[in-house]
Amino acid sequence: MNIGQVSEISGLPAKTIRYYEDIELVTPARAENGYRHYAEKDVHRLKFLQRSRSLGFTIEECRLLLSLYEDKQRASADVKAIALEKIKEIDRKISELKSLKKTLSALAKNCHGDNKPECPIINDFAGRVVE
Amino acid sequence: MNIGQVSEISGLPAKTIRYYEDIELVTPARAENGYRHYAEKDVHRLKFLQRSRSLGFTIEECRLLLSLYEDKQRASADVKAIALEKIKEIDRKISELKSLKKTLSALAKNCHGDNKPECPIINDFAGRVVE
DNA sequence: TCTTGACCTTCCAGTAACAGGAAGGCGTAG
DNA sequence: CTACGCCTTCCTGTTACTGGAAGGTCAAGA
Repeated sequence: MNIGQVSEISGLPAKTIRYYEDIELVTPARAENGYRHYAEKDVHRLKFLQRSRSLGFTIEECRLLLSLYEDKQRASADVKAIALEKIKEIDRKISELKSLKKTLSALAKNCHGDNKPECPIINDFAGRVVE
Repeated sequence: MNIGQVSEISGLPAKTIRYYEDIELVTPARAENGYRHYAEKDVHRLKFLQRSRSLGFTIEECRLLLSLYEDKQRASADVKAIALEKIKEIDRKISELKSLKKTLSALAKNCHGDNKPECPIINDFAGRVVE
């Protein structure tokens, strides 16, 4: 299969697929004319990458997951540990975003939002204490 | 003031302060020896940047906010609109993260996490239907 | 006076994960 | 023969810095 079809099937842009080759994640064979030729196994790897990336794993994490994917002896505990760590990371990000939201919401609530210049949001950014 | 003291006061690394000069956010005067010399106004701008960046605004948003900060005629509505938009953005990110977490948690829950190779997480990534 | 150490300067490279675009080869249908 | 779509490589740009090298400046101490 050529890159166009693989792109369709995997849901990854051709640009991304070429990039994955660059960083040695999926290295297809080459046809005589220089075109990339993807075997079934390559397509599986690309689909795997599409799914794992979409779930928030970094490229390096995906590289590790791919090696576990292809290691028929791996312990499921190893995979689960990575997933749980990622869940923790997601939780941290959510907390941080919630905290930001809380602060911004409080500021926005105090701001009249009219055509006058007085603005508690700007005041806060400027380090002025709200009186 | 030299960059070191300004760094202390603003809570921004010297590297970052130099970078902000590079992108023309805060352009201090220069002493005869070539050292950057920061006036009060510059320090205010840097503090403003520290605070607005820490609340999740991008550099370009901060640039806009700074111009509003220094425009004594601005309408508070303009500032509030930016804050509300940012809150929406944060909400979108939170939703996305929650969705990721949900998917990952479901996969992790189904995974025994033992020393056997069978792993529902890997199976999902590989596109295998769970039976 | 010399040296040491802290502080300052500029410049270059790297980060994450691609996306956009230019210039040009290949393949097939009309 | 040409047009068009698909393919190739290569270079640049994105975001917001961070790390590090090479070297100038300044004040204090021996």
